[in-house]
Amino acid sequence: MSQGFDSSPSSDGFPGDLPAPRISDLARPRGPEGPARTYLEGLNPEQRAAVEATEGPVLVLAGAGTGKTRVLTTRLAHILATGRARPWELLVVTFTNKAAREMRERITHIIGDEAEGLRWLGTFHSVAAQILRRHAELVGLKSSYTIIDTDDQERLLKQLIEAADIDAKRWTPRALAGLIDTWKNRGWTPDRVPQSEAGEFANGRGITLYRQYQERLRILNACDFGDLLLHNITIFTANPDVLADFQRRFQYVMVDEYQDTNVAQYLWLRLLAQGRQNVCCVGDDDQSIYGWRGAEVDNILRFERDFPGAKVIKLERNYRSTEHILAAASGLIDANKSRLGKTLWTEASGGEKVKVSGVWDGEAESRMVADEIEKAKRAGRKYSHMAILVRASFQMRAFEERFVMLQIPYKVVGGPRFFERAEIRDAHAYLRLIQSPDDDLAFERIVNTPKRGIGDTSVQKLLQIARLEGISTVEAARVIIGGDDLPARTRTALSNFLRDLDRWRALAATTPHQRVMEAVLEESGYTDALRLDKGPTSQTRLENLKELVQSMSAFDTLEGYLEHVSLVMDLDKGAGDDAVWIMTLHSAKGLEFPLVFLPGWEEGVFPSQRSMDDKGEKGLEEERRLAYVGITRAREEARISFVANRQVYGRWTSQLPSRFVDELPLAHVDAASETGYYGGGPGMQQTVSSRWDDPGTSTFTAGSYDSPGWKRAQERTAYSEKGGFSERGSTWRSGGSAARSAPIEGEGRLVAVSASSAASAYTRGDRVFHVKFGYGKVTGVEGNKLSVSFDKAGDKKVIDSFVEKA
DNA sequence: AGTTAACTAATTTTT
DNA sequence: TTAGTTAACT
Repeated sequence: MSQGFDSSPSSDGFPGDLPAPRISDLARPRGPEGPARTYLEGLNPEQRAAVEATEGPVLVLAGAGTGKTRVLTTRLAHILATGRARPWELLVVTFTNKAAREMRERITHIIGDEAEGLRWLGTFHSVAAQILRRHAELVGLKSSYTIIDTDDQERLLKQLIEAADIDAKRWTPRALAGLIDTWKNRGWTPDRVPQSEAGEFANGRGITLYRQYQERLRILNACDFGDLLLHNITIFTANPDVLADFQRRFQYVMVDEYQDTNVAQYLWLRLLAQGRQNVCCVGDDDQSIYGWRGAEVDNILRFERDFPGAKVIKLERNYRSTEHILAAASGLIDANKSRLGKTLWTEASGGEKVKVSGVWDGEAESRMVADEIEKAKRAGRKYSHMAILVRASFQMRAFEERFVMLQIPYKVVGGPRFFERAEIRDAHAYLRLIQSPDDDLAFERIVNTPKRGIGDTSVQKLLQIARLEGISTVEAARVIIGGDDLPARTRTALSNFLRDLDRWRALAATTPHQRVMEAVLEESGYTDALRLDKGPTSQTRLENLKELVQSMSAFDTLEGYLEHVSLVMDLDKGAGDDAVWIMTLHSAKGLEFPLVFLPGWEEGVFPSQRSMDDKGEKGLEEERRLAYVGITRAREEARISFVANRQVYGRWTSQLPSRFVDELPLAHVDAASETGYYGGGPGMQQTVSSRWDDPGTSTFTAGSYDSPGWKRAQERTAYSEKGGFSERGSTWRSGGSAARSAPIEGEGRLVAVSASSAASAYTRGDRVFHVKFGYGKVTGVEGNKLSVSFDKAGDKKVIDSFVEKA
C-alpha cells in the first residue's frame, strides 16, 4: 500500500542518512526477556505488514534501498519463530549464490542454528537441481547426471551444426546456444517451440538441432542450466503425484528479485506455490535489467491474476540515499511508461546534489574521476566507499590505466569468473574424466591439452568411431590404439595418455583429491607447459591453479567438489583491502556505496545503441532502469559524466550527452561548471566550458548540460557549425589526441601530468624499475609515455615519472 | 602437427 | 583498438 498518513515522516524520526538497524542488532536479546520477537522492532509499518502477512499470496514491491532483504529474512524468521513451519518446509529462492548465502547468514543471526535446516533455500537452479536428482529417471536421466557449462554446450552444438552440414561461421554455435537458451527460458521443450520461431536459425533447422542437442545430452547423462528448470516443469506436469508431494512439502514459498524471473522460473514457481498459495514474491519493476536474458517484468503483473486476492505491499521509504539522489533517480525513471508506479521518499533532507559534468574525452574523464577520488580520499573517505559503475566493460580500461598510473588501488568486480577461466576448466576436465571415464566432453577438452601430439584429425577419427560404435570416446581410443588407423606416433601418445588416466584414477581411490589434482597437473605436463609459456598471463594462471588446489580442501569428496563448482560457480576473493570498485551497472545491482561515479552517459554508450536497435522502446526503458539502478546505488554522492569524443573500437567518435542527462530533474542536479570542480577560483573560469573549447574547433560552449548549448547541440545533432567536427556519430582518424589533451595536462594539477612537460629522459633499451611492475626494459618512447616490457608483469604503458633507471 | 599471419567481430551475464 | 579465430605455411 502506498504511504499512509500515519507513517509520514515525523520530525524526531530516524535520521535519514543512518542505515536501518541491522538484523543482527535486532536479533540480539535485549534484557532478561530474551530474544522474543525483537526481530520485529524497527520495521516500518509497510515492512511489518509484509513480514506478518504470512498466509496467502503476497507481492512486495520494494524500491531500491527500502529494506527488501531485511523484510524477506525477517519474514522467514517470523514464520519459523511462530511455529508456522519447520525450516525444511520453506522454499526460498534467489537468483545468485551470493544472495542465497547472505540470506542464510542473516537468518542465522536471527534464529541461530535452526537456519541450517533450511535445505530448500538456494538459487532457482540449485533447488531445481536437487529436485531433479530425486526424479531424474522421469526425464530419462540418471540421478548422477552432470551439469554442463556454456563451454561444453557450445562445443556440443558445434559438432551438431557441422554434422548437419551447416556453415558454422554463418550460424555460430554461440548463436544457437543463445536461441536454445531463450526457448528454454520460455519453458519450451523442442516439441513446444512454436512454428513462428522455426525460421530463426539456419533456415528453420534450429528446432531439429535443439531436438538433437537434447538427445545428445540425454545420452551423455547431462543437462545444461536451462534444463534444470525445464526438466522440473516436465516432471511436475507429467507426474501430478510428484508435484503434489512437493506442494505439500513447501508450506511457504518466498522469492527474491522477482522482477528477474523468466517464464520457466515463473511456471516452476506457480506450479509449486499453487497448492498452499502461501507465496511471497519480492521485487522491483524499476530494477528489471535482465530482460535480454529472458526476464519478464510481466510476471509481476501476472501475479495478481494467477493468485487472485493477492496482497500487494509497496515499500517506498528509502533508507539509503539522500533526498537529491533519490529525487534525481525518481525523476529519471518517471520517463518510463510501463511502470507499476512507486515513489521513493526519505526523511533525509539535504545532502549533495547529483553532479553532472561534461569533459573533452575519455582520458579527461578518467583523469577527472581519479582526481575526485584522490580528493575524496584526502578528505577522509575510504577507497572502498567509492565505486565507478559503467555500462559496458570496455569503459573500464581507461580508469584502470589511470589508477595504475596514480597508484590508486582498485578492484574490478565481475569479468571472467574464476571457475570460467580456461585453466580451471581444463583442470576440472581432468577431474571429471578421472571420476567418470565416459565423460566425452571432458575428454575432448583435454586430450591434447597440454599438447601431446594428438591433433584435430586424430580426435575427429576418435569421435567418428565413438559415434559409429555407440561407445564413449575413451573406449574408442582404446580400440584405435590397437589398430592402424592412426600414425604410430599418435597411437603412442594416446596410449600414454590413457595409461596416465588409469594411473590417476587408481591414485584417486587412495589419495585426498587435492593431492590427486596436484599430481595430475604436474604429471600431465600442464604446469610445465604453463611455466614455459612466455605469455603475460601464464603466471596468473599458475596462481589460479594453486588457488584451485587450495579451494578443493574444503570438500570431503571429489563428487562433492564437482557438484559444487557446477552450480556454485562463485569464489569470493577476499575483499578485505581498501580499493575503489570498478564494475558494470549490472553487477552493481544490490550494492551500495557512499560515493558513486557514473561515467559515459552518452547516446549510444548509455543508452546502448545495440539495446535500442534490438529492442526499441522496450530496450530504451530497460536502459533507463539501469540508469536508475546506477543512481540509487549512491548513499551520499552521485557523479555523472559524459564526454564529447570517445574512442570506440579504435575510431574516434563524437558523442552526444545521453538523453538520460536531460531527464534528470534540474532542481537536484549540479553542473560541474557551477561547482567549479576545475575552477581555479575567482577570475579563473577554467571550467568545463572552456575545456570543451580547448581543441579550438568546437562551438559547443555550454558550461553545463542545462545551458542552451548542448540542448541545441542535441537537436542539431552536431557539435560544430564552424566545421570542427562533422555530424554526430561521425568518426575521424586518431592522431591528435595527445596534442589535444596537452593544454589540460598543462594545468599541472596531477602529479603524473606535471611530469609530462619535460622531455622524457628515457630511450629504448633502458632498464627501468616500476614500484608496481618491477624491472623491465623500455621498448618505446612517446613523449612522457613509455612502453615497457616488464620481466614479470609483461608489456605495459607507463608514465615516465613512475619509473626510475635501474 | 604446430606456428604464424591475416581476418573479423565487438553490451550487459545471476546459473 | 584488441582479442580471438581461422587459413596458409613450415
